Amino acid sequence: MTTTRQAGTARRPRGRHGLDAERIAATAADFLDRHGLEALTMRRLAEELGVGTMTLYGYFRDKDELLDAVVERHARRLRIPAPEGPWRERLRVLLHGLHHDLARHPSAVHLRASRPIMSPAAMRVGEAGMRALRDAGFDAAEAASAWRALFNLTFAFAVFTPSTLPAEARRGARAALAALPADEYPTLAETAQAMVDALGGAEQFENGLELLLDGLQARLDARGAG
Amino acid sequence: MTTTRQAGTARRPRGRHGLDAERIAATAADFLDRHGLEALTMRRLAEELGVGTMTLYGYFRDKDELLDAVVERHARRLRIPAPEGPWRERLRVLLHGLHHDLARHPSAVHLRASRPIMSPAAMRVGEAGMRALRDAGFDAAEAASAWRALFNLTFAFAVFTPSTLPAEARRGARAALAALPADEYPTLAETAQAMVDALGGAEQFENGLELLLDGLQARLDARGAG
DNA sequence: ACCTGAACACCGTTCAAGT
DNA sequence: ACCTGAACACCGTTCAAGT
Repeated sequence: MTTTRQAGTARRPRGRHGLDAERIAATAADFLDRHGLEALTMRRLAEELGVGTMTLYGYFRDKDELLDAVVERHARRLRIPAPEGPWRERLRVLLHGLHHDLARHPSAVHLRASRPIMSPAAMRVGEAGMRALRDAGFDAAEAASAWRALFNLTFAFAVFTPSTLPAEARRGARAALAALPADEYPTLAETAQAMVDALGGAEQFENGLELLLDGLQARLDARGAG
Repeated sequence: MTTTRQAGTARRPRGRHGLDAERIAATAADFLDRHGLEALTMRRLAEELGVGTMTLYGYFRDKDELLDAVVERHARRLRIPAPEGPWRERLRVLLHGLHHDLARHPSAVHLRASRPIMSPAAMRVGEAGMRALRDAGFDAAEAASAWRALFNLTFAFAVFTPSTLPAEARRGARAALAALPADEYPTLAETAQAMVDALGGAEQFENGLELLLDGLQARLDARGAG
């Protein structure tokens, strides 16, 4: 293609089959939710759309650009709640919403682990989070650092501590803990049930987030006292 | 070194070329550190070892099992510091060590994002962390939940907030922030420099961890007061 | 007991051609 | 302007054979 476009941006013709970069990205996103990252190939996606494989390359330079579009689409669809109430409540609502969304699209989270995303759409959640932190009284550097921690924690729970843990994973964890020699792992032997319980569930994220918010509150309190 | 192995564990013959599951895993780990996850193929790894591709299948059932062995090797090599000082200092040292190790092997972190690891070697860090939390006064459920948060935060910083951020990434982030319309993103416009600064650096993890530890301390304080 | 090349069923992508 | 099959350079892995 000789006509150059903004890097990474997909062209948007409307094709013979009613095809369209957005429709391709939507189908890919749906496919990822249903079958996971490893299952998504250009050939299978084309088949899903009822077109030839190479048709996709009329809309995206390569697979990477298509995956970028899927991630960008998720960012664009994330609803940012209107800022209401005190800073802590605003962060709570904002990050619970983000976590809920990430938890429903694990493949997209894995994609984002290897491709930082800095589009305007992706920045909306950052704008809202930073606003709440600034209003709480943190300066720019403190707020930016706190936001990194809040954001990272939310992603990590989406990746490592799924809201709905498969019963089989829970069973496996129980077995693995039971197999540990109790003399070398006395604490885990004693807390095995609690460890298994903490392996998944939405309340785990909730609890982690509250800890972080408590830490932020403590900073504000210390400042007021000092 | 354990003698009994559970299902899915590699056989350990010593081959003609001085080959050995451990040596293959070590070479794979090194290859990952140098070239990244996408570059590692069975063919290239075999070539690196100076053997035929199919030789690897004498030591591992498939590529997945080989990758499991790489992750397991990293877990085994992690040094757990001896418990010294108050609970907070113990968690600090333990998790800084973990973070430092993860940050040096980003490919292994990405691997762990898709394969939960519950081997005895991997549990050593959990045992140490849970011991510190129990000693601090948390009950089993509180400690397990706090450990999830601490562990997740540490992994997330290793994935999303690299200790040494490439200058190019920083430049890209600066440009992306500068391109945002200031009327829609007033807070990010005002804090752009701080946002860029917070994108990487070991002090970011440090700060996030301290926030979480502050949150835990606040819980203990509240209990003492109540 | 250990190692291996050939072959198979896949990939992503280039190219030249079809409408 | 849009779409596509054939072909190429890769994959992981099965199989049958080599030492």
